Amino acid sequence: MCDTGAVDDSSATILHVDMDAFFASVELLGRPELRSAPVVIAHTGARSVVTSANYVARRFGVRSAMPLAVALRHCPGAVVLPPHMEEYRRYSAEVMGIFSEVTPLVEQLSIDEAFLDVAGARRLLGSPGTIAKLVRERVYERTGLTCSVGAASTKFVAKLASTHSKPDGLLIVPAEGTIGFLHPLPVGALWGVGAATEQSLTRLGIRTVADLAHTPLATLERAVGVASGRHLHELAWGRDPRSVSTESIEKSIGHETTFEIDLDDDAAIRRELLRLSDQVGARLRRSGAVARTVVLKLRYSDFTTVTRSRSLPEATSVGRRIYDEIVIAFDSLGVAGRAGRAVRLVGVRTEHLESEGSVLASLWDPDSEWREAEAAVDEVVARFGRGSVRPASLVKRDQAPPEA
DNA sequence: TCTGGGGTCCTAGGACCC
DNA sequence: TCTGGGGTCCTAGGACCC
Repeated sequence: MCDTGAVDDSSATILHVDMDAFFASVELLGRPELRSAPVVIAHTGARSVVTSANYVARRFGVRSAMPLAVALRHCPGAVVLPPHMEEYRRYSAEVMGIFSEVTPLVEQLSIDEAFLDVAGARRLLGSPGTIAKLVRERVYERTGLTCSVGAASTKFVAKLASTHSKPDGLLIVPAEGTIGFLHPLPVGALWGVGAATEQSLTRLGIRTVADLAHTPLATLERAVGVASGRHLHELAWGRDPRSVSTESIEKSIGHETTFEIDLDDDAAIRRELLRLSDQVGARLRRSGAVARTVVLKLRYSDFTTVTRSRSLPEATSVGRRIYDEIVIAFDSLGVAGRAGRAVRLVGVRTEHLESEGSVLASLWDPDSEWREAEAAVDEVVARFGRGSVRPASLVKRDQAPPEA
């Protein structure tokens, strides 16, 4: 493996492109004077965590998902900027567009990374290494942002390679170099091995990918489950049959809120559940989907988390309908379930999504009244923005609002 | 140090049907 | 009277990723 053109890269046809410190880098485009300062992207608030940090801040030990208070202890001089998701989405679309110029086989993994299958682009554009350089140049020229690229014959090795080349790098792992690249790595480097799995493996004396590769399959399956045991064993030998897939179906849509201060006021909790349900309903309608299952999530002050799900006889995208089920689930937990603990977080998620064409807003549809009302709200939101609508607007005339 | 919000995938037990 | 096996759906929880 090598980052020059001197290797035979013809087998490394899968590229993984990962933007460097994406959110922080976008913010710095407009404030170049902060480029050499430690910069952290985070909402303000006592309970906020680091969303993104530039490499200067990372040198102080600042990491994504770290509580902001901890980050500031590591790096008291950090400049904290609030996130601007719309802006990041615009840059994301621009970057994904550049990928699509190179190959139609682009699989977007998240807002700032994607797999590209460039096997079919070689005759036109050159070797994978050449294409990777081209992508990196175009991204920088058009956006001012840097990215890192890993090239390999499998997706997960390409992803590991991009991580190793960060920041602003390129690493090619040809097929015949795969084992040599993989085996010295710690198991935790593998995609899908987090803290818990790493601990289970360490207990067995498995520390490197080579250890993993030479562990009997049955032992692995006992330690981490049948599916992931098998999967990890394959990965340890560089085998990953997953192809770059351009279409993905949404499987769930949800929203959640962590309160600034833990709540034990049921009315206030219900108000938030109504707000979240409305938001989820609106998201479903926007993506033309209906959901068959709703899930309530509660996290208590001691950080224990419970979920309660309910399946609906008919799929819905009506916020009010979602809310009604959520409240039944909430009530089923009751005060006893809470055992004196206040509520830190509430979440509303919908699953088992279907295309909305399968449900007609007919005369017999018990939701039709709400459906109409919420369609009207969608219209107002589209014209005047979300801020123009308050949750309590979705209450029938003869029905008391939840806070009453 | 005190833990966000958006997701995906897996496991395991129980109900229910054939 | 004690006992099947397979399949699917539902529910709860947890690991993991960005």
